[in-house]
Amino acid sequence: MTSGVRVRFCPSPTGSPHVGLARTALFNWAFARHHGGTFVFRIEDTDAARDSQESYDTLLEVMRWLGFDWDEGPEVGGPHAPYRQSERMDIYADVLRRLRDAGHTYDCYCTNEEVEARRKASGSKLMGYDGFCRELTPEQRAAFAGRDPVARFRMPDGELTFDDLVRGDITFHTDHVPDFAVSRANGQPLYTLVNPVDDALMEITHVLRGEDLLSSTPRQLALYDALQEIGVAKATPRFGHLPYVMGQGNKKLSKRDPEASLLGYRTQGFLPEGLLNYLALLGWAISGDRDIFSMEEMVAAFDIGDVNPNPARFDLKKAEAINGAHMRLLSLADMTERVVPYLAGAGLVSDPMTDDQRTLLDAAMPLVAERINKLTEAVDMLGFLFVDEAAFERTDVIDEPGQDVVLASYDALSTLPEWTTEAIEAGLRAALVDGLGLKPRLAFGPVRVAVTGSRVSPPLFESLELLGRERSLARLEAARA
RNA sequence: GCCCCCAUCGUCUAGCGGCCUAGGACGUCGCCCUUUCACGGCGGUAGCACGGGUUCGAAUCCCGUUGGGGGUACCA
Repeated sequence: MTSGVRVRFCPSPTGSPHVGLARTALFNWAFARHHGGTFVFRIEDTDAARDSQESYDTLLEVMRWLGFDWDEGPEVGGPHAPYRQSERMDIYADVLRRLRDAGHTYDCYCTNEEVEARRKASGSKLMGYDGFCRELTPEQRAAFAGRDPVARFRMPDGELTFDDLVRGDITFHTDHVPDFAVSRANGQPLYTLVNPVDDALMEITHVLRGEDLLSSTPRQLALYDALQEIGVAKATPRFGHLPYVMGQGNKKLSKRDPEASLLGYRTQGFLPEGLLNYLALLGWAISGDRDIFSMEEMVAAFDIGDVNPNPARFDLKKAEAINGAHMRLLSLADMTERVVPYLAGAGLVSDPMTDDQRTLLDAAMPLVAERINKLTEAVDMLGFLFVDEAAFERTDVIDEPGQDVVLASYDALSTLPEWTTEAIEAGLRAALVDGLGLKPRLAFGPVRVAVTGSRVSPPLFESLELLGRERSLARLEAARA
C-alpha cells in the first residue's frame, strides 16, 4: 500500500444494496489492489430522512459476504476516521464557514418557485438557479428577514474540462452549470459539499463512480479549486465514470427491483466469487476469449482504461452460467461447507449437524456437485434424504402405469440380498426393464418420484442406497395409490 | 427545452486502420452422452444503427443524423 493510489467506495445507506453498488465497489477495489493502493470505505449518510441503520448493517454484511476488504472505513478505522459522514458534521460546518468567508459561497434566500417564476418571465433557456442572490445589498438582504438561507456555491465563468478515465476529455461550459446549494437552510451540509470535501480530506486520488454522477463533475471541479484555495484540498482527483447496470428492457436497475438485490443473490445460492465475476463482465473483459476468472486474476489484469463506457444489461441467465462455472471449480469439501448453511436454513439439518447428517451429506454431495449451478439447488436435490419421514411429500405425480412399476420395484427391492448401488441397479433393471419390458426412462421415473418426491433428482440407484432399504421401501409402499 | 454521455450478434463483450468474408461467452436450435436433471462434447443461428467524409485501405479516425441513457433539487 505504498503506491499513493487512494480510491473510495461511498454508498448511502438507503434501501437494500443492489448490484450496481457491488459493481462500483468491485471496480474501485480491483483498481486499488492492482495498483497496490488504498481502498477506503465511507458511508454517506447525510440525509437522515432516507438513511437507516438497517440499511447500513446490510451494506456491511453484503460487503463482507462478497469478500471485499477495505483498508480504511467502518469497523476497521483509519487515519481519517470517522468514516460515517453523520459523525463528521463539525468538519463540514467548519468548511462551510471558511468557504463563505472566502466568498466562494453566498447566502441564498430564493425558493424554487421564485427561481422558476423569474426564469419564465425572462424566457431564458437556462434551467436551474439564476444567481439572483449573488450580490445582494444589505437592504435586499434585510427584506428576507425570517427566511433561513442556504449556502450556494459561486460557479466561476468559463469552461471546465477533465480527462475522464473511461471516457476521455469531457468539457462543460459553466453557463450550463448553475450555482448550486451546498447546505440546507437548517445548516445541514448536502452531498454536493460533503462528497468532495471528504474525498479531499481523505486524499482520494481516483474517483470511480457511476455515470449518473458525470454531470455533477464540473461542479466538483470548481469546488475543488475553492477547497484548494482555502487549504482544505491538496489536489483534485482524477475521475472515471462507470457505465450503468441496466435491468430488463432499457431501464436502470432500481433498488426496488428484485433482480437488483444483492441479498437476493445470496439467498438464491450464488457464490460471491461467481456473482463478482459476472459483475466484472459488465463493462470489462479480461480478454477476448475468456470470461471465467478469479478475483486475483482480475486484480492482476484490471486497467480502468479498458472499461467499456456503454451501459450493460444485467442478464440473469448468464450470471447463473458464470456462477455454475465457479461451482465446478470448487472442491467437494468446499462446496459441501457452503451448502450446509442453506440446508440448515431450510430446516433440513440441525445446526451444528449431527454426525449422521454429516456422514450422509458427505456421501451425497458427490452426486450433485457436478449438476448444480447454485448452492440452493443442492438443497432442492438432497432434501429427500434429510427430511423427516412424516414430512416427506411428493411434488410430482405417479401415473397409472407407474403404479405397476412401483409395485414391481417394491417386490424386487424388498428381496435384495444386499443394499448397494450395484445390487439395486441390477435388481431394478431385471424387474422393470427386462421383467416389464419398459424403456429405462419409463421404468425408473416412477421409482424416482416415489422415493425422492420429484422427477428431478440425483442418480437414482445411489440415492436409494443412501436413503437406506427401510426408508426406500416405506416410500414405495406409501406411493401405491 | 438546454447540457452531457453512449452506439459490434437477442444479451455481455474482443476489436484500439490492413491479421475481420468480425472472435469468445450466455441464450437459442440440432445432434451425441444418458435412469431424471444437470455436466460434458460437436455443430448451427445471429451483429459493426444510418449518411457523409479522411485514407491505398475503416467495425476501428472525423462530422452529421437517428436512437438510447443521464443531468438540469435545500436527494445521493
